[in-house]
Amino acid sequence: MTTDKTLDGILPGPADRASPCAACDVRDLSICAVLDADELKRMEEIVTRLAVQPRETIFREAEPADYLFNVTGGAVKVYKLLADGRRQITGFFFPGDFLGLAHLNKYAYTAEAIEEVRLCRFSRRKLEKLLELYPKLERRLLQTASNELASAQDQMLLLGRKTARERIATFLLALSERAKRHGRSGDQVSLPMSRGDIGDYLGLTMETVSRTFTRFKNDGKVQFAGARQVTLHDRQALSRLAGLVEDEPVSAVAGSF
Amino acid sequence: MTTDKTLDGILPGPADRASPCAACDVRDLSICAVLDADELKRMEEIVTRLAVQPRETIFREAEPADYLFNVTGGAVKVYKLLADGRRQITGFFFPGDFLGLAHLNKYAYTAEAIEEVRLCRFSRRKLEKLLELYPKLERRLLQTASNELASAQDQMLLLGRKTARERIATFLLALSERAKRHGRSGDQVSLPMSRGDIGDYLGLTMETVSRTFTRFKNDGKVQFAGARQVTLHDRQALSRLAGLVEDEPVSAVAGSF
DNA sequence: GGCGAACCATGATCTGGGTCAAAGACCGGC
DNA sequence: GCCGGTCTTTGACCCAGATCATGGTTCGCC
Repeated sequence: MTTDKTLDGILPGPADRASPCAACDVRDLSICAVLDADELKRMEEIVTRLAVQPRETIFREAEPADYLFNVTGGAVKVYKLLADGRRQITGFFFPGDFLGLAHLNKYAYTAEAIEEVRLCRFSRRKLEKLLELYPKLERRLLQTASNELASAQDQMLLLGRKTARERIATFLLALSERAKRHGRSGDQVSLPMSRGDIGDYLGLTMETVSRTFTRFKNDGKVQFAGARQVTLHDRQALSRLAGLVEDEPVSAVAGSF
Repeated sequence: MTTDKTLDGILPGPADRASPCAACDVRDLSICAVLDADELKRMEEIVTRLAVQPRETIFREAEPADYLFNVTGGAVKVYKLLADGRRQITGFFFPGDFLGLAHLNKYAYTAEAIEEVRLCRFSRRKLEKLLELYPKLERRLLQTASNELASAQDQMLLLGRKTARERIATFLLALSERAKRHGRSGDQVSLPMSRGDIGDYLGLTMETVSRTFTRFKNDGKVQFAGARQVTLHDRQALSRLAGLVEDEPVSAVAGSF
């Protein structure tokens, strides 16, 4: 399921002496941000670092949820299936995101690597112990869950009531906001996922996704460099389409329960 | 916004000497279930009991989220709006449910009473103090958020990928499961919300909801006693339609992060 | 640098559910 | 117990986006 081989010097094996957490470049975005140096060390003792190849499964829906993950590199899609194969992607996870919130100790969805993915893996049992020790970690987890809940609700509005064009505009802006939060420009957005994945996320077919992109291109709203690199040229128009109150972030990171 | 008048003897005012919490008939279903008698008393000190009339707003999207609520009676709908009035109901809340999880200290949605509703209201500030005192309360809140998240994901699957008939079947079964959890039979389900509300919850129009009910009636799957009381006659057929693995609960209450 | 396998774009056609319109059913108030 | 308003049902028609079909593009691999 996962390969544990060394990965370009950043992944030296299950445990490392040089405190990779301290040097982690997504720490400030992750749940680890609330921990001080000592606490980080305790965290490090229970973590395993993994690499997962594209199209490999990280965990499957309904499996016992024994592990939790922090994404440190690459992109992950998580989805639910119907019996006949219809698929709904409920989220994309990127570096800094926390993965594995569960229900009745079963994973609620399948998680699969899109690109090569790097992960910090925690045993649920051990992490729970740490939660008792560090209430602020639990607080942070509640915050994470609340944020996820808020964006799930935004997504319900999108899936239940928005048109195809509005969905695509919302999607592009959300990716752009994320890029901004990660210190990138926000006008250049990369789409690591396929048209089919975007469709399965937005409740559309890949044909409709493709046609809508073409239309945005013809309208001068966006420009493509290859299928997976977009430049947003008319943010205003996209924001208006997305139904936002001007340039407000689509889903910021902060807040509480 | 709310009336605070006495309500059939169960609502004797903001504070009561006879420990209404101890006698609360939805306590075991609510976040209060994790508290012992002493702790319940501390909780009681910070609670205000309210009654809200049908069609009245409890709070509005984007307002400062100063309060949290426990529903003790009646039914609440929560929704988000688009600029042109399109509406997505993201959930219905019933006795025992916890209301007011927020994001960036703003409510993420508007909450409105469907029937006459009774609420326990907590100031966020005071409840946060209590959370520090009782970590198990915080744990319970995380559990609540995780459960909400899991059903939000189920709802995304529904909104993104299910047909109208599948949506309605899923909805009826979810209400039925809830009735069971509250000790009722599960074959008799009452629908306190209008056809329009059901549509706004399932991403359909009220006409489609109505037609689909009629079809289920003609197929012998259900029977109506008035527009708002249904009997489920063919659970099996409904479950198959909903895409469930036979008679499994649609969304149980338990589990953790 | 040619070949195969995904992935992507685009055209033609179809359809589930939306929209518009008009009766019923129900209920609370006087 | 009748009246007015709201909610629900049903019918006729329409359309956004699905489905089906085809060809183009990209890119890794031998």
